[in-house]
Amino acid sequence: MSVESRQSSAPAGVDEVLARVREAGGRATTSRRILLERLFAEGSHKTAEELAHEVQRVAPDVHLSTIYRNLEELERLGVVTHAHLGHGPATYHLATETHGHLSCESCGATLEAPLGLFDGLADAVRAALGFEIDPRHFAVLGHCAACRAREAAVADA
Amino acid sequence: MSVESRQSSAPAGVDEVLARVREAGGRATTSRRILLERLFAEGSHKTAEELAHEVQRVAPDVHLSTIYRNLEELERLGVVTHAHLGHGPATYHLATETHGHLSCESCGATLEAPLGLFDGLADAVRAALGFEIDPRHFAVLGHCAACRAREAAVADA
DNA sequence: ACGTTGTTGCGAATGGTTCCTACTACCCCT
DNA sequence: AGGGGTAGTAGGAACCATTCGCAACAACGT
Repeated sequence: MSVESRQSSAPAGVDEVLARVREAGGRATTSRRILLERLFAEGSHKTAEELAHEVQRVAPDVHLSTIYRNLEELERLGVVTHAHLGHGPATYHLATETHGHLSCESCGATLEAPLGLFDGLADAVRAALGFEIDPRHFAVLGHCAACRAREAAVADA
Repeated sequence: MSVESRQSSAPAGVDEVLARVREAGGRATTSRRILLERLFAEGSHKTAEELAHEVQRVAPDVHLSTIYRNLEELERLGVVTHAHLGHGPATYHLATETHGHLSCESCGATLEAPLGLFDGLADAVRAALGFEIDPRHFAVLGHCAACRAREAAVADA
C-alpha cells in the first residue's frame, strides 16, 4: 500500500459538502457556506485567523471561534485537513489536496512535497517499527535551497 | 553527506557544559547547574514543565521562565535540542541523543527512530527540491503498530 | 408557521511560551 | 577577600492559538 490511502470521499464543491453535512445531521448555515467557499477558492495553507478575515469580509459578524468549530466539523467529515508548518498556527486546506509539507527553519517558507517522496520513509518506518506515517499532517522542518545557498556563502566568507 | 551532520561538539558532563557556558560569556548559576544535572540524568523527552518540577525538588524557587531561558541558551550553545511531538508541548533532550521521533496520533506514544530511516526521504527531497531536512526536530505523526492492529480489528467487526 | 436542536456570538479560560522589571549573585579585578 | 559590573533571576503580566460555556438564534422536518 502506497502512502496515499483512500479518501473517505472527495466532494467537488460547496454544495456537495453541505449536502454531506446535512446527511450527517448538521445544518447548512451561512457561515459554513462562506467558509467553504473560501476553502474551495485559490490558495492553500490558510490559518484559521486568515480564513476568519476572509469570511468576515463577507459576513463581518462571524466569530473566530465559529471558524474553529466549523473547521473541526469539516475535518471530522473528511472534507478539510490541517497541517502544522513549523512553530506557527495550524493551516487548513481541502482534504483533496494531498501533499506533504516542508518548512524552512530559516526563512519560514513552506514547500509542498509530492507524497511519493515520502514512500521511502514510509516503507523504512513500517518495516522497522510497524509504524504507519501520515505525511500530510506534519511539516518536515529543514532548510530550503535558497537558505542553504545563502548560509553556505556566509560560512565560506 | 548523510543525515547526521557534525555536532558543533559533544560535551560529556555538567561541568564541561558549564565551562562552555562561561567561555561564551555566561555564568554558572545554580539553576543552570541543576537543570543540566536533570538533562544528563535518565529519561529523554522531558517538557519544560517536567524539567521545572524536577529542578524544583532540589531548588523550589527556580521559576519556570528561568527553565525556558536556560533551555534556550543551552540550545544556542548546541548542548540541548527540542522536538515537537504532536500537538503537546515541546520536549527537550541533550543534543548528543540524535534520533527522529514518531508520534502516534491515536495513543500519543512517541517512538524514537534511528536517523538512518530518514535517509531515503532526505535523499528524495534533496534531489527533488534542494531541501535539506532536519529529521530530529519534528515528529512524524502517524499510527503505531498497536493502534493499527486495534483499529483494523474494529474495522473488521 | 412551529418547535426542536444544531449553531452562533461573545467572552472567558486554557496551555505553552515569551517578555518586562526590579532585585540578586556570579565572577573578574585588585 | 571584597566590591562592582553585568548576566541571570523570580515573579508576574502579556501573548498567541485554541477551546469552552452559555444564552440567543436560526435551519430544517413536520
